Amino acid sequence: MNEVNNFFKSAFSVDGVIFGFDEGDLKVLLIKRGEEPYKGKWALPGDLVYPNEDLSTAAGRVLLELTGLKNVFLEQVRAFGEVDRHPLGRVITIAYFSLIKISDYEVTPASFAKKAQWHSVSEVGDLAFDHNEILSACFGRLQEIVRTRPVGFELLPPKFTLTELQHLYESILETDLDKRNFRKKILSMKLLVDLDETQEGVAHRPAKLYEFDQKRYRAFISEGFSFELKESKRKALSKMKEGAIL
Amino acid sequence: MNEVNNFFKSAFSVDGVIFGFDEGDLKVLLIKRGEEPYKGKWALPGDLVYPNEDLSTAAGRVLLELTGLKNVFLEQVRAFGEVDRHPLGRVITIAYFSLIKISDYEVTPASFAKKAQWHSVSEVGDLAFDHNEILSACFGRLQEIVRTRPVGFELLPPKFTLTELQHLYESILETDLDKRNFRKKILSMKLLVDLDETQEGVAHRPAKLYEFDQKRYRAFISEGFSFELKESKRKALSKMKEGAIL
DNA sequence: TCAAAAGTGTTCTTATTACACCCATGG
DNA sequence: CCATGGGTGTAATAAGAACACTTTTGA
Repeated sequence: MNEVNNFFKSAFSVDGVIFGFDEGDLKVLLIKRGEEPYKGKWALPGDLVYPNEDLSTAAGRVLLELTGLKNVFLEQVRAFGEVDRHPLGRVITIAYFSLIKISDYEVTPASFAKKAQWHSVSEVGDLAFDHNEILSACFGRLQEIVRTRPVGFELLPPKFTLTELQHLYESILETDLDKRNFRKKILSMKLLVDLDETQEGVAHRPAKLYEFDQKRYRAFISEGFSFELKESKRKALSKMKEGAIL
Repeated sequence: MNEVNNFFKSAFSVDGVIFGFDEGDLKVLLIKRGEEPYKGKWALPGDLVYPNEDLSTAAGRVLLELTGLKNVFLEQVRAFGEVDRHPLGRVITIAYFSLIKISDYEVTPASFAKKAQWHSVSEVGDLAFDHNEILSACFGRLQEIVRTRPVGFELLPPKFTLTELQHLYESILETDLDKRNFRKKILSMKLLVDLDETQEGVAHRPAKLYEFDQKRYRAFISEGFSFELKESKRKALSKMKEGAIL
């Protein structure tokens, strides 16, 4: 085989980090591998990219096959291409992450066959391939994006309470937020519509339900609204700075 | 040819957006293509990735061959993989950008042969392939990163004036910054060392020279220091918000 | 002495933080 | 009537923004 052909002896795949939010916890959808390599290990869903398929199309296809969902938030993070990342050959993978409303997720035949299961992001164990690294990169990117763009809503059902929203941010940012400051800030953005409805059947004062304002939301997404939730950032930072001075 | 072989009938490349700063202007190093496709057009430097080469190694190699530089700031942005992005076949490319001190750049045989030339980022014309899109993505990423990490120094000579630093930020962020506020903020970060030297041979009051504090710089880089220069962001934001309310 | 860029403080405004009690509901 | 989480405001501090004149040098 000549050298030029060698360049073509490689494949590329997409892997998807599918985030959901449930029970106050950020989750990721993993599949149990049914074949070698890494048979029996948990892995990110992914597939080789078809020769006539765009990368984002492939990522959307993997998501659709597994969850039955389309038109959801899907964003590329980066490529992972270490020479030895795949034991069977040179496979470069392009990582995407998506944000879905976990309540919309249905167990599809594909996901059933593949034994798909939600795992808490904080409790994910040792994954196949370099998938732990991919997951970290995607989670890190989510943490960045959530500070800049109001994408958190993609993870919530259409009607939600402010406490649910706060818990979502807390689990993404891995920090605690002050309830009053959080509400003040979120409401001041005028992204939420008060539905004049309340929770039912809870054993405490029922919370008001909100939905987000699609129109403003789209304007903010496309214009790059600075959606900053910095409390925790600053706390972490000031600790770091003290350390750095020493 | 069977389907599995089809998956391997594709190649991947790296493309590098090499940024430099000179004459108060952010520059990018482009090469004039000597062969089809896009013969005679300006393009980003890039190459196919060798079968036994990591992606970042390939990106570093392209940079080294063209500029003679190694150990410079190099970061992946993302993959570009539209089916039709390369007229000769399916080629996915991974985009990297690097920040170099333009004064360190030497015209190497490779760069000479390839007719490498610095172009102002703001005046780049129509490039080969999807290279305009790649350049935009890398420039956008640089704009994000420069707000968060003190990487601007990678683009300056070891000794620089505060005005040079300000102009660098202004050309990256595409905005004007207030001189007094900028100086106050930069100096308060204690990242700069006053060298007690001044410019020579300038037809005006000579400016003091600074270098950056390697030790603190490294600490900040690795710990993710929040290096925020927000003036312009807020200006843009408040304009945007007014519009969005209408 | 003129042109050109360097250098320098203060005030106002806005954003962030810290913090504690009463309320509504179901069991 | 108790347990549970919902809901609310204010004061102190810190950060950001606006703004104009004097200084030093070479030509």
